Amino acid sequence: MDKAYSPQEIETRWYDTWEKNGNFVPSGKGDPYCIMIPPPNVTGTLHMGHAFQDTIMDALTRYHRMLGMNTLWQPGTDHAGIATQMVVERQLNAQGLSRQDLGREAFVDKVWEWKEESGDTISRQLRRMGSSVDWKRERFTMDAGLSAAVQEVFIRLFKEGLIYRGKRLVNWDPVLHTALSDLEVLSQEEDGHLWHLRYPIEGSDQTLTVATTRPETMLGDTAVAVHPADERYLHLVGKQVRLPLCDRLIPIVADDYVDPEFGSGCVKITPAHDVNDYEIGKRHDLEIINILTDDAAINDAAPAAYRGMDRFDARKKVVEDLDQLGLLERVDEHKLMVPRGDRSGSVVEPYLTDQWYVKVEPLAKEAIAAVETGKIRFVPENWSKTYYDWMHNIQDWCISRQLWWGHRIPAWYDEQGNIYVGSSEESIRAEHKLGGDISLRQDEDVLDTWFSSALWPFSTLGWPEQTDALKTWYPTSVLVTGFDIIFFWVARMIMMGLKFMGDVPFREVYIHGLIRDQDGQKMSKSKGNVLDPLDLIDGIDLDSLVAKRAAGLMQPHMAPKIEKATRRQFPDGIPAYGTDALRFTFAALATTGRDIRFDMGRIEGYRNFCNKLWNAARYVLMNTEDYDCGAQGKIELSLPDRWIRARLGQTIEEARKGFAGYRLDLAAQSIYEFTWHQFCDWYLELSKPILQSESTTDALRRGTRQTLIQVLEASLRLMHPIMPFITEEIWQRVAPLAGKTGASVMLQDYPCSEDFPDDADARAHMEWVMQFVLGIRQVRGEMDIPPNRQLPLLLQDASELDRQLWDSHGAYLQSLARLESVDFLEDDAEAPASATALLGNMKLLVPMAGLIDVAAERARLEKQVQRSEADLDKCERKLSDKRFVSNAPAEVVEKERQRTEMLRQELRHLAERLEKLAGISG
RNA sequence: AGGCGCGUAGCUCAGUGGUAGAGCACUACCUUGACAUGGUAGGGGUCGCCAGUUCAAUCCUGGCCGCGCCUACCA
Repeated sequence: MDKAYSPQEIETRWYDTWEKNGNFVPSGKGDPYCIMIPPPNVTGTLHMGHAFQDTIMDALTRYHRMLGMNTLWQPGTDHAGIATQMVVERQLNAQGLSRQDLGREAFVDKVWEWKEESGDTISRQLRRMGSSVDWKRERFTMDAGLSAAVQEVFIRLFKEGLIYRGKRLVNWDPVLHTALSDLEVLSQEEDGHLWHLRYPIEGSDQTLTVATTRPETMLGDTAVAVHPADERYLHLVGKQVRLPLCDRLIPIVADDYVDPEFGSGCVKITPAHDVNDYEIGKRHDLEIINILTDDAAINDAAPAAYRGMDRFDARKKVVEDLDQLGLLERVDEHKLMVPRGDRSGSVVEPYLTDQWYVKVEPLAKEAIAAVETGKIRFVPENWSKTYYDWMHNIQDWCISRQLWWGHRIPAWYDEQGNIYVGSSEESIRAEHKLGGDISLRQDEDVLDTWFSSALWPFSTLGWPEQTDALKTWYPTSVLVTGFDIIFFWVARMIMMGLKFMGDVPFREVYIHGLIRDQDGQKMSKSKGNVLDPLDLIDGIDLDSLVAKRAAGLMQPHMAPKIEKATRRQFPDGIPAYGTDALRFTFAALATTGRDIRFDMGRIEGYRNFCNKLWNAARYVLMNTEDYDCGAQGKIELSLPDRWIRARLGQTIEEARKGFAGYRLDLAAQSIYEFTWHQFCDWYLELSKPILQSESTTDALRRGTRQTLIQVLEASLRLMHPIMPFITEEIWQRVAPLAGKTGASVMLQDYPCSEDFPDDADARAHMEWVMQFVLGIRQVRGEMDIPPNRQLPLLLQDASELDRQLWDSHGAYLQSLARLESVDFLEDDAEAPASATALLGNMKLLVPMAGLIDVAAERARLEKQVQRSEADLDKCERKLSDKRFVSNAPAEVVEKERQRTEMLRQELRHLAERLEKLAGISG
């Protein structure tokens, strides 16, 4: 093995081998386990959120595969309607073309081209992350099978009356010219104004004052509303006002909706351009006057003066004109929530159009019950509350989009406007016996992207065909996703799954946090703080990183600022950390909290961990290859052998518990702690004297060699789900020595704690050994005695057990603590001036002659006295409290007593040593 | 407005009704035959604040402060 760990070389090699060997394909044996990848945008690229999510899914997949389950991780991509169409449109715009110039068919062809061109970026990146998905089953939401599923679902829902076409207010994006679902609209608080307008009361010289944040909509007002109990206005209800600028008479109505406390207590009602007003309009049978075009310009329903003006220009003009007429009472500064399209960023207008809707309430009912009855479990549990809140208030889902890229709605109209829904024009003609004389035209719209995503858990498995895959893996095991798409996706999959499969689409939903930058900022292109997971894996030099972050900014003036921040944070660019280090970092950060700050310090630490593992393996191989590891002769296990095996068993338990409870962070932590601080720091060091000393028996040597190789081999399996590449690379060398055969570690069994049972004696005795060594090291460290300086050591007040332990384990202790000589002193013998460490009652005395600074030793002991006294004080206070003694459990009290005794003894010893020192210096 | 989450070492985060932890950063010493991407030792925290429950609270309860997020039709 090379001296240094170099991830690139390893990682590129193994993935191809795995894929070629079909290692990602479900085994066909064991209980089914299945994860559906949340399909990324087909033309997108992998960002940190994906990389994080993919790490979790791959770790779970590999873990369950190693448990012997019939494991499928289903890959695929989403056509991402609006997003993809926008990208291609922008490309066209750059050539001075619009999609209308091309026409629908040519444009859609163009999008397919773009999809082919860029569509495998994501899969390449997934491969680089080590994702063990079954590529043979890769699906795309617009491929033939999934499109058929979409059509089938649409038709069935329509026939059941759960899909209908309706004219109502939708969220209209005037830039994209399409309707949006409520979820695709993001409301943000923005600074605006509240205009107070006066409307003259007909038959009176009085006016009514109404307040509005969108004065231009007054052109479409068809009433003014007041609260029915508002005495100020009660006498006016039933009368009319003369709408300024339009010169129309509109009624004054009373409606509970009005809050008499707000503004003037009078509300102008524009049923065509406000959802509340729309409802009021329905209640009072008001006229609905739409004053906007598709572009949100003023249309011909408005007075001529405003026609053709953009809505914001019209706003200015309306206000000016009202002011001129003396009808503008005042203008207040006002913060308001402005709804914007999540893709275009333009202000969305409530707009009256014909759209297709899914009637969700009946579907939602079942979906709520599925979570309430525990058929689906959210992890962490509290997300179910978010889910309920939304599901209980769910509105019908607008599924039609005025786009070209997507699943065309399978509905046809005849000239009378009758609607026919079916899989094709032919089938409709046949079904409804429509002759050739009747012309049909298909609905121009496509379906919301999330409509097809909602079918993902069964459409990818072949539905509506009753395939084996469907029978095997539906319901899937777990959905791994971010909280941001609980409503968009999770809830809708649950509804559709229950409806069409008669069962939940997944048994658990693991909701993970969002990856943020080191300052807690959301990573975004415009902030220039994006990290590309591949740059963390393969590294990137500073100039390339700066160029990447500054490229294609919406606001180019931010570039210098971004460059400066980037140069400050990464003065040397980003080194290549490798996939395993990145994955381990994600695993370690995968805590239950909501967001995750990505800390470069962590990935560096875990890269070092990989290097540590690499070198530990080198050491193990160096000492096992070409040696007898127990195959030929008798073996005997030393104390460290027994101890490390027991510790491994514990670690296996912890890792399994971590995976089972979606606590990859705890699994990673246990693995890290074990590998570095038990296996490397202690066990490998202890193995050296055993293997090197001439006095060890061959049986012991064989025992240690066998333990080295077996523990390493099992550890590799233990961490493989998180770090697939490095473990595979090492395992290939290690496995044969451990008596394991197999083509890949990924197809091995996950380690069992039964193979490494607990050994309480070994743990207790090792504790003694470790405390012994730590005591000496502490003296050495605090006295600044160089590590290579061999120390003489005297032992006093040793118990029978101490002597026994020394006899058995002294040899490697001597080496580990770097002792030159060790001698027992009689309990009553006069010890020379020494630095002292305590091990229970036994004193470890390092004679001071020429070694130790008396003042330093005194300072060291005094520090210990201080600590122990503080502890003792706490203990004594507790024990002297009668309530504690009588109320606390007996074992807690007893423990406290023992601790007190121990501390007292320690303090006596320390005092003794200090006295001795006083004798010397005095 | 409602809901949720967070506040623990300088930073990023675990954790527990009974002795507060890790990584990074910091200090000192050390290139010892796996590893300087390393080793050894060390410093550093009234666990956001205030009450309550308890023999005992960083942990449970309530309130407050600060931060973040989600949902919502106040013109």
